[in-house]
Amino acid sequence: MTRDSLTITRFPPSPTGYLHIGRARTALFNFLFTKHYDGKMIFRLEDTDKARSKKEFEKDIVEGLDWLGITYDEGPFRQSERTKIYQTYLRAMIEKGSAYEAEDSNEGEGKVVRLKNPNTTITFTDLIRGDIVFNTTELGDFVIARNINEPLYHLAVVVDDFEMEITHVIRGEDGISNTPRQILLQEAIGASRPVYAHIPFILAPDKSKLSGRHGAVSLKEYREAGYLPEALVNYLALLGWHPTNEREIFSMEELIKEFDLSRVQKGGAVFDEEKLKSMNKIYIAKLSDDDFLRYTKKFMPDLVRRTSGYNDEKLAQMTPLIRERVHTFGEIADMAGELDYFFGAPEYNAQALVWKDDTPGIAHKHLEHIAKVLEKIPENTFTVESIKSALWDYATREGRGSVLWPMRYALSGKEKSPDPFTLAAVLGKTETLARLKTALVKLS
RNA sequence: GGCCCCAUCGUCUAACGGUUAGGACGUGACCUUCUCAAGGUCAAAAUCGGGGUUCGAUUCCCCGUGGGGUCACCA
Repeated sequence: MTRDSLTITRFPPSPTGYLHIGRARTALFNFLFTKHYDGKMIFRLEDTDKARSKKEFEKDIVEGLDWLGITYDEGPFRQSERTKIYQTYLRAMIEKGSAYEAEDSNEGEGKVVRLKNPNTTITFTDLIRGDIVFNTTELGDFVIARNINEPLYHLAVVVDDFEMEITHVIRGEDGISNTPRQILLQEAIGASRPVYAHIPFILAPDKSKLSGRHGAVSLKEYREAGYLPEALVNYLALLGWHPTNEREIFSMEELIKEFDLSRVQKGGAVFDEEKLKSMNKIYIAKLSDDDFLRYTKKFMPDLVRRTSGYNDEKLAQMTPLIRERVHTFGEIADMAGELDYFFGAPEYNAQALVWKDDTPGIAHKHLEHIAKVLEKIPENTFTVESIKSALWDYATREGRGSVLWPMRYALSGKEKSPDPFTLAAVLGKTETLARLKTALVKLS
């Protein structure tokens, strides 16, 4: 693509449903391709079906693109506001004899407009699949408008693509079968033919078409589940496309630089939420502490409420523990129960404090020692490092499990938790000693 | 059913006719401060079947099989 031939693409959803994963990826591929060639992308709403088109869906699509960071250079245009343009073309076609009105409207009023099919064989080149040949005879004189005032999909698309000087049509593979019809229309109105690229579908785990019964399909659901837009963009880009090397983590800018339609896969790709999650985790790890804290507060209002007794410093100490344990922010909400020990002394059975084959007496002895040692650490240096160095040699000498398990259990009341030094530091000296004391009482 | 598209580990994919068929997710094992998480190391795991072409096919061609799309006065 040279500079003198500006690349112009379009993203033309019909506002008849929420923006779903598949359409979002189509938008992304269009965007990446367009920006790669320094072209422009047009956003067009195909709302000629008045009965099914809704403002609510339009809003969702706009918000979804914005969230992902996909921008467009022109639009949104609405086909419902362009009927005059279609009428002009329709009249011209009828005048020229390449279309005609027919009396067989099944909705009573008016006459439908049909294309006069020249019954030719059409060959078009698909950037991803190569040459595709169709015999258009079987298409017949298909209907292109409900009446002279109401164009149907194919006509509107062809006229718009022509008027908007679209150079590349990048769409889902269901568009393949539509292409010969649209080419016939292009030839009838004297429009030039854009370059086509049909990208494969995103499939459900059972290889069937991705739909609501397979779980989340709308972009909005992923946003609400606590996925980061950068992760979704990265994952979606790799679903059906792959760079020349084995790298997998890309920012939008890097994707634009690398993206190439010739490296788009031909076969459908199964949407794997596990892989998305692992990618999201990578992006969560990249977040700054402040951003992470912000997301945590947003997705875990409950935590914020319960930490009212804590200062931000304590909350900041807890966030790394949360960060390394979640793949999405939605999971943070599920973690609330696991973090109970941060908000109040745990309930547990004394026997649980005892490590493996130890006796309660041994556990008591260790806890007593731990309490004595921690007592000596000043409040203002009660950190993970100082706690650990004060106890480490003792634990190693006496057996780490034998010492650390009772300590950790006394502080958390759970079989699984972060390490005891971290727990102690987050809880603070006073609370830590109180819990150790409670454990000692239980054991005696 | 007609027409069209597609086919490498479970999944996403790499390999412009010659590789021990590579990577990632997931899975399993082991290591790393008791548990968990994180991290590290290792392992198992694929060219749909059959014919060609070729010295040599994942790669090119044909047939079959399987999957998908489309055949609206929806988009």
